[in-house]
Amino acid sequence: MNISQAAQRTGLPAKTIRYYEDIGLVTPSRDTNGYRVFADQELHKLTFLARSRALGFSIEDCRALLALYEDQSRASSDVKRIAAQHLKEIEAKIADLRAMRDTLSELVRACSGDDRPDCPILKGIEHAGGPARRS
Amino acid sequence: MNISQAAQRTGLPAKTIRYYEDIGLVTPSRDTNGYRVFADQELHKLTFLARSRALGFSIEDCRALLALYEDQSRASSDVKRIAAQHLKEIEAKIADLRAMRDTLSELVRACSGDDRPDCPILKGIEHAGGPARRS
DNA sequence: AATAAGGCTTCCAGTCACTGGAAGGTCAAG
DNA sequence: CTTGACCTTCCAGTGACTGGAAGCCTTATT
Repeated sequence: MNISQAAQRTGLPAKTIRYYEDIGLVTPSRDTNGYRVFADQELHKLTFLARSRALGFSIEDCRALLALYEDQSRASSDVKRIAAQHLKEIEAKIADLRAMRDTLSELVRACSGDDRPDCPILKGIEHAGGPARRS
Repeated sequence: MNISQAAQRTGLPAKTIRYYEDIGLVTPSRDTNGYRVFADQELHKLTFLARSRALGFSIEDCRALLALYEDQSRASSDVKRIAAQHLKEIEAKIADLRAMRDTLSELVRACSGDDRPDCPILKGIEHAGGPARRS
């Protein structure tokens, strides 16, 4: 199977698949003409990668998960640790975004959005509490 | 006022302030020794930038908002359009993250996290629905 | 046999918003 | 007069791709 088929099957752009090979996540064999050939195992890996990426795992997390996926003697605790940590980060991001949304939606609500220069949004940004600190 | 004072006042790292000058968001004057000098107006701008960045606006949005902020004859509708669009994107991100969280927390919950290799998280990634499509 | 279209290859550059670090000038205190 | 804390510029790296150029390979049509 060529790269464009693999791309279609996995939902990953061909460019991304080449990139994954570059950074050592997959190692497709090569045809005599130099074309990449994707067999079942590599296709499985790509699918696994596509799905873990869709769950928001970083590439390095994906690399670790893939290694555990392929290691029949893994401990599920190793997997769980990675996933639980990632879950924590997602929760934190959601909380950050919700705070932004709450502030922003209030400002947008208060703004008349007409031709006049008076704007509660700009005032809100100008007069917001002290410098926000990112975790 | 030197850059480190400006950094302290605005909560922005000095590196970031230099970067903001680089890309033309602020234009501090210079002392005879070449040091940047931040007067009130530039400090106001930096504060405005820090706060709009904290609300998640992109640098280019910040640039536009800053221009409107300084334009006494602006129309509040211009501001509102930018903010409403950004709000929409934040809502979308929240929805994406919540979907990830829901899936992930279920997988984490189901995983015993012990020494055995059996792992519902890996199985969940392996057997998840078709390739996720990002908007 | 020539050609055109499409797929494949590699490699380089750009994205976004910084961040780290090196090399070196400036300043205030002891 | 030296030490240490500032400040300067410039270059490179981050994460995870993405776009594009230049060129080889394959297939179909003329």
